[in-house]
Amino acid sequence: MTKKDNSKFTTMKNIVSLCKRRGFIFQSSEIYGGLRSCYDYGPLGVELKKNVKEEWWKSMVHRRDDIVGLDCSIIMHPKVWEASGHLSGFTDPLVDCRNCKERFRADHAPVVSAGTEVEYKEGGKSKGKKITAIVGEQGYVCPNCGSCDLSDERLFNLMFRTNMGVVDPTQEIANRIDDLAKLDKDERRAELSKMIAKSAVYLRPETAQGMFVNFLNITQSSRVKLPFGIAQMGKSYRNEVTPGNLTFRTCEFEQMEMEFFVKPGEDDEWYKYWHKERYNWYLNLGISKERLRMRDHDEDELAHYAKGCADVEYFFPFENADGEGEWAELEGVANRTDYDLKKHSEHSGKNLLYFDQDTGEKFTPYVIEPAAGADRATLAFLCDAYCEEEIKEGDVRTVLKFDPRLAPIKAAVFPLVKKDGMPEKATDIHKELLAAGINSQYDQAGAVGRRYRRMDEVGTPWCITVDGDTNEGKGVTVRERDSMEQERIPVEGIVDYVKDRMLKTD
RNA sequence: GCGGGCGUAGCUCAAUGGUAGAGCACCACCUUGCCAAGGUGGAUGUCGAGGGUUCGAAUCUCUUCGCCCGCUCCA
Repeated sequence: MTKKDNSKFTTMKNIVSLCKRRGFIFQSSEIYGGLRSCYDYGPLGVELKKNVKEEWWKSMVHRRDDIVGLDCSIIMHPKVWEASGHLSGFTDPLVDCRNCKERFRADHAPVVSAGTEVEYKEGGKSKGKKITAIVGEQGYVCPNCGSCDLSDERLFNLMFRTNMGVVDPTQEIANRIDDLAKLDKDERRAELSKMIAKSAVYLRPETAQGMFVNFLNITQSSRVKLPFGIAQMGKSYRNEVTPGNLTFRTCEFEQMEMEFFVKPGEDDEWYKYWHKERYNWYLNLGISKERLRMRDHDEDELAHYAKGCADVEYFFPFENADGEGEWAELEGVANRTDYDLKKHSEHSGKNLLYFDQDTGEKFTPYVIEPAAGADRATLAFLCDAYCEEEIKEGDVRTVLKFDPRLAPIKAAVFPLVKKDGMPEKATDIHKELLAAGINSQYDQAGAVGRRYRRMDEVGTPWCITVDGDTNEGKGVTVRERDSMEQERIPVEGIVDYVKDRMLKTD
């Protein structure tokens, strides 16, 4: 039975329920009522995510000699965000429509010059009473209902701001509160911003800038030659307007990003290369082909600096209006051109050119960036692994068909029954697996069939059972998760058996 | 943030304003000799949180927090 056959059984509700029940993902601060958009990885979740990250690091850094690793601080110099455009670009004025309650971006609204008479329906409903009004100074109308009854434009900063230093900015604000009260609203806000900005720092909204600002350090310390890449995994933070779908969209999230520097002119070729490479990474780790696709961005969808961009998308079992699931982005592969290095060169005044020893040329490299979400990848592997299989009439088992490399627990050891020295023998084997660095679990509770099912539910690939023949030198049985078939192998060969099977990647 | 739906045991869900329940899961012992639902016993809830109405609130009401769906944004 393939995973695809079971897709109709999977809903996000089942995944969330399993995650909580078995300790993959919990809501943050749950005993206090939970915190919006924040989640904790439980004992099994942390193993799964760690395995995903490890596979990414191996494929990006350890198995290649043209990419080096990096781990930057989350808080960086505020000028980094000025240069990258995040400080301004993350600040979009939003407007609420008082008529239909829609919120929209002022710069995306239909332009209607002030003084023009417009008609729209009350409440934005087609049956609503007709209203005629004159457009005010704002010079645009609601994109949803056409109303000009709008709130002021308001700023929403999408970066997390905090302050560094022992003196809190509220002290200065308190000292100057009387002066501030005399100013008008805009002036007051500008003054306050100035006071806060003195000590303001930001949590990074992406890890990428760390690679760009360390470009010089790395070229000078690591003897790298074009084309080469810098890879980094780590937490990033964004005030998302609408988080949701478990760990898919959260304000705190972990990225796996790599900036690949190439000679201008060779960028298209490398873009295609990473396009393919990144798609295959997911497939190789067992994601169903039917639920994975590459989607090229339309021209108008591209960021202003990007020459090309494609998303690796997974068909998640999110419940939407159609009730059918939804294609959603796991990773973006973008050609960022020389935009970032040039911007940082301008703002820092440092020379970030690459000197080609062979040709004697100096130029700013182009950058191809595969930027993946570690939490999203983890969630995709979890959703894709989830199956409910009908073994026989009325007997359904829940099984997570993880690739063994990703499985949180690699092997479980059981005594067939709790007597005749079987628990002791099984414990010895379990300890031997642990000593070999294989994450193993021992279980003797209940019937053996139930123990197999328990392990199916958390995706353990192999269950090793000690039976009456084991002590007669006839070895143990190994039961394979997906096929449920068993084979008998010698006790001495168990560690090697598990190790061999884990290395098998196809 | 706005609109709609929802919050009861670990999970799925019951319970006319009148003593909080079931199934599964869990723990112990027995049984079990290779694929869940066998026997006996056991633990479990400030009914999401905080106010209000009432003799009495899981139930009515207000506020708040969280989740799901739509709008918007993105890895």
